[in-house]
Amino acid sequence: MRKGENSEGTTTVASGGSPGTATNTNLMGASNKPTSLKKLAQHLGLNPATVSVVLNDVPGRNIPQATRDRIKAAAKELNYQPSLLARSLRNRRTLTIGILVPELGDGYHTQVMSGIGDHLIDSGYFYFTAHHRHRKNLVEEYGQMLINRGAEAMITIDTALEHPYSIPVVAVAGHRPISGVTNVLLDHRFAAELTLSHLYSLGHREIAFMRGQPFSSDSDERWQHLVQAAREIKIKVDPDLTLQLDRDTTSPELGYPAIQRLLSVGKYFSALVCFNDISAIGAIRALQDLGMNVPGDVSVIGFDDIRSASFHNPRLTTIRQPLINMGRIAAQCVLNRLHGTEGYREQIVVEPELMVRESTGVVCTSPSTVRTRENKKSTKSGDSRGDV
Amino acid sequence: MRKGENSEGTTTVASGGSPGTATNTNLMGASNKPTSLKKLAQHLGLNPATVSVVLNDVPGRNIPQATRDRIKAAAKELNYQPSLLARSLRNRRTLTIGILVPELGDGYHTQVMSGIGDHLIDSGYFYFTAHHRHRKNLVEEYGQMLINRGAEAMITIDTALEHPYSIPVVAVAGHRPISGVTNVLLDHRFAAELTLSHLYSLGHREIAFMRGQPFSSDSDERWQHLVQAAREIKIKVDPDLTLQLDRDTTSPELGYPAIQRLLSVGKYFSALVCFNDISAIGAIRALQDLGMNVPGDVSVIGFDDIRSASFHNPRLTTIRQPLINMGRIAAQCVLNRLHGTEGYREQIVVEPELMVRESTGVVCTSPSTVRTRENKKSTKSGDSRGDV
DNA sequence: AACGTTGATGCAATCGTTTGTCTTACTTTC
DNA sequence: GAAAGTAAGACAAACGATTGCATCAACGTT
Repeated sequence: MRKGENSEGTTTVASGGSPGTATNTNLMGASNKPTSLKKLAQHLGLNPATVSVVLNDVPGRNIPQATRDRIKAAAKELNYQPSLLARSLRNRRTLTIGILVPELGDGYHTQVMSGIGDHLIDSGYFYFTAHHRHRKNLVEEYGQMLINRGAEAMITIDTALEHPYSIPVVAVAGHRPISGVTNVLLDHRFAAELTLSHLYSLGHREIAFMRGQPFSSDSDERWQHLVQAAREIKIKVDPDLTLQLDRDTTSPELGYPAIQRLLSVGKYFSALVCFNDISAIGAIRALQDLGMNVPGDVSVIGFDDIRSASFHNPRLTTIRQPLINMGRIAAQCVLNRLHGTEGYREQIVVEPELMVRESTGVVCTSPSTVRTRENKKSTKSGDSRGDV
Repeated sequence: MRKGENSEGTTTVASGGSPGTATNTNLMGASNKPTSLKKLAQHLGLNPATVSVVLNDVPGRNIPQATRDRIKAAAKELNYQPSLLARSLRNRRTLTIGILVPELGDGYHTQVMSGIGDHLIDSGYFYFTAHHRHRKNLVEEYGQMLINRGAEAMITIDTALEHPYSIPVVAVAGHRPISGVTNVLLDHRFAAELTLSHLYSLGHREIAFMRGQPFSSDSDERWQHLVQAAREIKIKVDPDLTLQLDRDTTSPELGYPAIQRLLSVGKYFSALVCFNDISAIGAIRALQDLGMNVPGDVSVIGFDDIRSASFHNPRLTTIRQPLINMGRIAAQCVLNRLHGTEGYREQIVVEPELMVRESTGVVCTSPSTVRTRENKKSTKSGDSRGDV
């Protein structure tokens, strides 16, 4: 609205005589340099310090209201915007958090990011993001970079940290105990119980398992607890029915070849526990492409409860991680530690929830009719998955 | 390693008498303050300037190799990390880009973000992200905030900008022409052609349409071109078969109630053009829940080609936006403008691609037998879910 | 022996703020 | 009328780096 007036103001003042060649090509009619405190003070015939004091409402200083008004008016008129860079340097506060994440643009991480971002921005903080693709050297490098850029604290998601840091760190789904790092993690024991008791109650005894990629920090933990829960509930974990994800992708592609491998073994199973929803979706697709019905022939259970899980076809039965909330908790924790509201906690555990939907069902009563080797062999050919 | 020595150093020097209570609780044994240039220089018995010159390999200065080595060794030993904050202040270069986005954690935006982030980080830049939930005041506020924090340029995604900015801006899917803003946008005319000619060639004539939410910057453009393409191809756009999305969500929920409304009208249609994949998934779900088969009874086409599109069931036929690439292009463009490699361009157009998958099929020949047009995907409606 | 050259650094200003301490002048108060 | 108090700001020193210029010694030159 006040743009016209504004630019008039700037042309009057900002005539520092600088050539500013590069900037000129970048923009059309905008002012070249933002008004600095010094220029503003000069314009007012006052000292920068005084102006700063007024603009920041520093208590305990007595400046007459008239001057205050005059300063504030001029600030508005010249559109003074303090350089947060300079302020940060001086105050040693950047109001910035660094976020370290393996990958952008993936369901699991972005949900957490969303929770973090919400909370942080609402609290007046900004954040730097960097993604390391699970490469150790990048974790190190970017972590350092975030600190150099003034991050007051760091939040990591699914990232393997190697050592303590000089700033508060909160790790979502990080499992190593590191001094100074608060781990926000899921109760994986409970998750495993939920998973298996659900399948057990539906009559499943022959269950195939999918292990996560070694570089994903949840993989191990989740697997250990599944094995343990299986033992307790007396379900056999058959190595032939255990497959290991390895590809570093966040596309459902992930689960697809795994299933092909699994079926090539030829052992019967009535249920499949997937590492996450993404791989579950890929697995279901693979099963269907091979002529099987989910959950008719095989029950499939996922993990995470990403957005599309409840709208997939069949709707995914899954173990829900409160992802957004975990992000929020992580952000809250980091801020609390920063403000001293809360001391350092080694970990914060959140509870999973079983979401029963359509991809799991009672085990088929007559196993022989459902799954035969012929079935598998015959359908295997002729599928057109070129577009995947 | 040299932590002990380091902290000795700090106690000696930084004994400003500050209580430092908050920091103490934050970390365990790490050094309190990072080594500054001054301390490093002092340690070496040199002037900070000299150290700086050596560490930055400033050309045209003659410092003997011996000193250079000594400095570099000390820097490594004391783990000197320059404060990018201070450097930025002095050099007026922050190597930081601001990103403005409506929402975190959504398929469409995150894909673009991913492309941007990749390119930016690879080029040595970092970025601030802020999300505004399509609220005008937040767009304004955060945009300003990004600049105040030293963003050298800005990339926006699906964000309605209101005025020119003092820094280079690249808008992905922004449609208003604003001076100084480069728009990266899809060829919506071609997209509309692809959409309708595909459906037309499958025999569809009665087509239902979904309009995007008014706050999404693509909505209008996409709609205009659909209407025009429909006119050219002689397909009627029936207001009764046109529905308007309004809810501000990125969940498939989006499309669900819309379909219910559409069906309540009771008019026949054989195909549905959705605003995007998310809403298409919701729509398919709604159709299926109401006993219809996709594509048997209704062909559904989406837009975007998000990750899960190709793994949905049925696999989504959709118009692909090269999202990651658009992000990459935006980042490249912003960097080019920053470096002066490339002048200001008003827009960059990218081409869509029709991805024919399973959610569209030939129109049913006899309307009364719609439901009988069962094909290979017969398992969907008649599965064993009822038993559970 | 005076002078330029070069080699090796030191100095100081600067980026834009903030903040503790001074100054100056003007009121009070006794 | 002098001591004391206070109002209204000015000053200057940071924060941590960069950079043009100054310095100072040693050395070679004529």
